[in-house]
Amino acid sequence: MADHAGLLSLDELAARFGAAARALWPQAEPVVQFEPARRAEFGDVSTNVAFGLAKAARKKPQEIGAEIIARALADGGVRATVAAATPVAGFINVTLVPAFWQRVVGDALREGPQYGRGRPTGERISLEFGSANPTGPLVVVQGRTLSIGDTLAKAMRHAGYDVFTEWIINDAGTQLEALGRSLYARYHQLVDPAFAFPEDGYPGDYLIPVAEKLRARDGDKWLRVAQAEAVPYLAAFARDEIVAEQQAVARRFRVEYDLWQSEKALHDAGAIEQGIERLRKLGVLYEKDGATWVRTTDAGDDEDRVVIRSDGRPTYFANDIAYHFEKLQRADHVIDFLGPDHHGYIKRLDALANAYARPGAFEVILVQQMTLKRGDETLSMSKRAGMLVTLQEVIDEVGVDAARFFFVMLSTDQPLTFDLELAKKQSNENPVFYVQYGHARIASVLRKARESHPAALAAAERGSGLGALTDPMELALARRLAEFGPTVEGVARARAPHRLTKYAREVAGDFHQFYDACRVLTEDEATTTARLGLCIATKTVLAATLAMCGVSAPDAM
RNA sequence: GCGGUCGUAGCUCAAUUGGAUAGAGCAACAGGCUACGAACUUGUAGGUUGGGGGUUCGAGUCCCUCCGACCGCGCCA
Repeated sequence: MADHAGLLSLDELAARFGAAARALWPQAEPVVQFEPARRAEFGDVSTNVAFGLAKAARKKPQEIGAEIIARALADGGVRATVAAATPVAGFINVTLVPAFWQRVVGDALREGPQYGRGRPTGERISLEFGSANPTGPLVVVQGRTLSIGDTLAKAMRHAGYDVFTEWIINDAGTQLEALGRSLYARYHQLVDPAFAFPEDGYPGDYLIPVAEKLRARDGDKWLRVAQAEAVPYLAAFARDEIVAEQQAVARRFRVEYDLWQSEKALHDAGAIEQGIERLRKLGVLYEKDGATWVRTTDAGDDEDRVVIRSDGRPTYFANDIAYHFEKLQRADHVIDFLGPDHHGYIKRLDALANAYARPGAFEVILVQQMTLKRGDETLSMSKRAGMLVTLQEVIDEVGVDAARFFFVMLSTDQPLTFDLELAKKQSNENPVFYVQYGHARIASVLRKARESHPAALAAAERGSGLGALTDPMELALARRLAEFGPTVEGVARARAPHRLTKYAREVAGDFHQFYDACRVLTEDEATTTARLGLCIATKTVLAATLAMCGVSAPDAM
């Protein structure tokens, strides 16, 4: 093990610089944060703290930077950690000693998949995403939300949050009745092809195998039962079949949930009435025109919303009230993924959070619309129209790896046009292969090392000999590995999973450059050991990043 | 009409939430393998960040206004 006596962590270093700044200008209460330098010529890390002090100090940021540096360098720990610190254009640019980056590699080797994990925040987060009506198969559009939600959940867990993922099965509405009538028709059509299909039914082929399964179980029984009587049973049967299929596809897409919540189950348990009663006691309900309203305008909504219709039936919003209160029981903070067509919901949820005296407890992440193309042709995605492109088809056509990487790659507020033609044809152009290739390349080197340099490989796995890492390419790669933790933390805090795919590409890019410039397996045992250590650490970080994205990390391809 | 989201290189997208000369990939052009995987790499070219105004040391980011795209505006779900 290298000797790291006196070497500070980046946080400690920032604290020392902050102390120096506070000693000079205590009334301004400056706080120093280091971020990776934008350009190599700016050193390793930099801080813009001097800009904030310019007014109070009545000096140019440049001079302030110089004074802070001089003061900070009086500290022995700072001197041991910093190779160079210079004020440039108001920024303080810092280059760290090689030992700092060697330690990063050692940390990654020692911690493995746990590398970069944040301390537990103690905050419980509920994350709901992907939820769909149980009236048909998952469609490609849901692939985007599934990918983004699952990746955010994994990143937040790694960053230290206590995350609970859920899916709401929308099985309490009138569409279940239409589903039941649709299955009734499909079932009859098995013996009478002329049997009329309901106009408002779900016309896709996917109900035919469901009908066959029902017939295999119950025989001709439902042929002799009137539709009105049969529909509730058939609807439940179809619901179960379709949800099971949705769960299977989600799992194939590598997305697991902690809870699949049936809305009907909430209904049956009386959650709606309890939810309304609760709001009534909180004083945010009132009666008008025979209906019951929630005062959502208090939270800035355009108008108040009805929860109980004048005929006594609850609205959809009433379901939401019940479910969101339920979620609030198991989480401190509740996040919903919604399409842009539901942005009007934000104010309503704000109103609920305010009523519960938990302002800000509900957060909505809007994922912008996705449109489908096949070449020049824009595809309709209406289930009613019956021409849907399922998520399963996309999995079959482009594969889970390419699809998930592609879906996570875009920021949530960027509308996405998914061209099936392009996705297939371009699969070799999808950056996911670039990243996976990096991982496979490392695996290949390690396989070779096992034969040619077994002693060096064993030493590298123990984290020995990293002191030999001094080449700029080696240090650049190590610096990138050090960004893993902060990147994941940023993904969690900013709800920006797309930064993970960007990071994965940067790690792979830095590795490819290192690999091009530095031969790993050499005659020099010390060099070989150090570089093998760097390779193993890189492989670990790449694998962890890809895992968060739901993408496999192959050892060969 | 009111409200929301968005507009960045030929194309697809970033920009660490107000910081340095706005960065990547693809496409284009010119180079690099008798050593660990060339699905790689080096370089060149490509921009009035939709237009205009404002706020300040500093704006792609914040405010106003116009243009354009998408989406909402039910006692539907």
